[in-house]
Amino acid sequence: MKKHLEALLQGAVDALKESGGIAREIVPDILVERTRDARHGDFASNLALTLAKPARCNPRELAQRIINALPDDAAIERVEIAGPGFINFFVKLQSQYQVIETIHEQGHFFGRSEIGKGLNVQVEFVSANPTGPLHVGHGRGAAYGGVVANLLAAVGYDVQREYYVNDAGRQMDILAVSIWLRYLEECGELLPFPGNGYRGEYVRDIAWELHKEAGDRYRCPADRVMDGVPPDEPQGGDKEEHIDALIARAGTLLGPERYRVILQSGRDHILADIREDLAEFGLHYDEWFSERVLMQSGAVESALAKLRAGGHLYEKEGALWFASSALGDEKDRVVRRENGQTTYFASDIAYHMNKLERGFERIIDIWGADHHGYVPRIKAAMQAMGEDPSKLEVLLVQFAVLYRGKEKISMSTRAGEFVTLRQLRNEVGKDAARFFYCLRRAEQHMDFDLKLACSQSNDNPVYYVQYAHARVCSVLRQLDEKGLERNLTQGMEQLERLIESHEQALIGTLSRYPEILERAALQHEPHQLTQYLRELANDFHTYYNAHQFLVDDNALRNARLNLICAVRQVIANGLSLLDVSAPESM
RNA sequence: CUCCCCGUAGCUCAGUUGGAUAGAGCGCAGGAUUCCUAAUCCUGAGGUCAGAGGUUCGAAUCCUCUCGGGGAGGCCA
Repeated sequence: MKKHLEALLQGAVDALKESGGIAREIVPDILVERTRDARHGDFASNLALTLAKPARCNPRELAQRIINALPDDAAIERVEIAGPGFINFFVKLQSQYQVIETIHEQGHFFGRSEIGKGLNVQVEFVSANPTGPLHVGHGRGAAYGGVVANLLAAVGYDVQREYYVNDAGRQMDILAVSIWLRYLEECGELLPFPGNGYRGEYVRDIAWELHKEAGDRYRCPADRVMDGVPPDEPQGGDKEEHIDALIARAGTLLGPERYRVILQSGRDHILADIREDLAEFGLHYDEWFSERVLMQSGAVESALAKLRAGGHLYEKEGALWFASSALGDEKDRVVRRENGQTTYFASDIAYHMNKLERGFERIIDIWGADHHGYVPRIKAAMQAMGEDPSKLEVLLVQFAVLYRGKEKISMSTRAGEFVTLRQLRNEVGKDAARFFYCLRRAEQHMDFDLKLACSQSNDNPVYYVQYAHARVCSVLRQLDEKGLERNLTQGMEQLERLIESHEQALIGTLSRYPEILERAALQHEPHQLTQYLRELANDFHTYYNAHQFLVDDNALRNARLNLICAVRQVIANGLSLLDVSAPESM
């Protein structure tokens, strides 16, 4: 309807240009939007206001001329000029009822579109290091990314969901050492645990299992482990030097083979846990992409070779630098350290090249907001490689600050004190957690009150929406119990019986759904969908309280049932995009 | 010091990409069920849209500055 009206206005403008009413050079930006106030009709355009200045004409007068040039249209009841020069459209009730039939016909597909034209898009999200379980901070990125991917798929993009596994690099070594040291404790060795190690309980669990399976195969005496290792921070040393020495010691005492087994087992354990966690949270990835596999394929080296060939690399102070500052970054970045190891950034360059080589026409990375400084350098790298940086879109998700009531909860992965995503799911349930995360814009800092979310009270808006769905189901059950018939065809024929203001409002809200979906998808804003669903549920609950659906009048009853079934369908469609269940009873 | 995000009702947040009298939930004060689920609904109080300028027919929205909160600025990831 919106686009239809825009086309009508375009026609009117063209006609005015023909007749010399306005100058031909003027190219107006024709925009029709829904009104906030029913008294302003159903749709409004500010065309006359924006056109007034270039056309050198009084806006109200111009509006009148535009209206005069508008062709007759079957869907339009009347057109008015209001305020400073708005053109308000009143749509005939008859054509508004149409949406109920459309929803019934299209069912699960109602609201979907093909705007994406099958464009290949990759959405990469969560991608937490496999060094520990996911915490509630990851939960937000997980819910957000999953819904963004669903939304894009719903409007016609060909979407691939990917998790990048950072399983190369020092963090994995720290994990391996942490496991090994806990394992040695299992064996009965007495040694201090490094301040910089992973102290979480899950490390002990992995160590315990390793000991159970392998016995003393990886055991070394404590004094040989600690011999000559520089002191840890509490003892006046440097915690980084301390743990690096322990990593080196583990390598020499265990040998590369046994060391690799421990590292691999830690990685596999934690990754399996993350996969299960995300699956239970409703997320299913198409690809789990390993950084280590990428490195072994030689992709990092060839990416560096390509940069070097383009003249973007130089040596300084023993390290290899990428001249990113010439391409919009704040400063140049190291890609190969003095010790010969490539940096995480080097892997990331290769990774993004790999994405493009796989044929994705658009790449969406969803990162924590603390990585925002990282965006210019990765775009610089793409440009240096001769790629179009605008193919990459980075969406930043702000952290959620956790509260339990008034008390702020601090989070530290190393200390293992964080609240895990799994704990959250167990306490509040998947549906509530997902809905809660998607209630706010991603760039918005979010206060996440666990006490509130855990309370399972009415405060949680997910129940409000789900209840509307369950209520429709309940009405249909009552229909059976009362032995009443439902005649779908009669209901469709009698839709003009829906004359109550509550019904009009509900129909209007239903017809907005496709627009909401499009906006939410293109702007990557799931909260528009959750916000809409609350409105729809509100309209429905209000209607429910004001009118009886199961009335004796067959025609009216069938018309109302068709309306509320349309509501149920749209709620189910919206919730399914959020990966939130739509229960038939509560 | 530089850059990014943010500042809207007591609290948590929306605000249709510059539109008409700024909204919702929670909380607070009242009220609604002989009737399809009261996990619901209705009414009310509550605002200098952080502040000051500017852009124009029109600003919570765009520009500049100030104040305040959070984050980033590693040969960590």
